[in-house]
Amino acid sequence: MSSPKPTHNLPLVMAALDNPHRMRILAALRSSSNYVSQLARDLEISRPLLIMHLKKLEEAGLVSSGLEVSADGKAMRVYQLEDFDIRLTPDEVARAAAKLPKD
Amino acid sequence: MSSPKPTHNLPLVMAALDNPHRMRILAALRSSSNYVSQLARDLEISRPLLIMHLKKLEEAGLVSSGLEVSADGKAMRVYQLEDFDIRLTPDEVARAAAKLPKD
DNA sequence: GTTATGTGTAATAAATATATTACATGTGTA
DNA sequence: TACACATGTAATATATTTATTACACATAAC
Repeated sequence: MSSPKPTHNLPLVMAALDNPHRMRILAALRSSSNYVSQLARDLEISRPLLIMHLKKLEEAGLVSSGLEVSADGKAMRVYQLEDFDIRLTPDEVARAAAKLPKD
Repeated sequence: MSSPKPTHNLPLVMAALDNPHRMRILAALRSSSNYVSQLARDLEISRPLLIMHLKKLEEAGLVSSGLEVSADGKAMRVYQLEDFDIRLTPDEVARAAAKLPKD
């Protein structure tokens, strides 16, 4: 079966990718879907900051998350990469622009 | 001959597209390459603001510009759309992330 | 009980991006 | 000369985004 092609919201995707931390987060999530505290250590950024960035990535549909319970009983929020494939062309941008709020 | 595929700088492109005005500017430039003052009237934004946005689009390689002399002798800066086609995938993002300055 | 781990959020500070206003120049025409 | 229309920039104000700090709560292990 083909991967479902969720119709991405271009403005949200652009906003999400317009940041070096968030690009690195996506890169890190390719190999391992990790829980937040571990990711924060790997990327060497604070957990509240990481959470803020993950939220934007999730709102854009580029990652998803869920709660898991670890072996020792702790609730952990685990993020995983969505396998997106988005094409940027003048027409695609124009299509998105047409959907923008009038003013 | 095939269209030259300029290797776009992903961070610059993302920054450029992360703005509703700039998306509308690209949409407008599809049909007509216009000069700045005309574009400003069409899009109903101030000329200095438009210039700022066009600068970002040009730095990202999404538009280009040149000076032309109109029939009545005025110098006009005319912008035209670059025919970009950029693919956004986790791997492409990771590739760009790897090139980011260390810190 | 204290320590170490995880979760989550709120308040604030700092840095960037966006937008406006004002002014400068030059050309052609009435 | 004054007007209309083009270019360009600098200074400033406003808004948004990013980042930090300080909390709160829960579970397991010592």
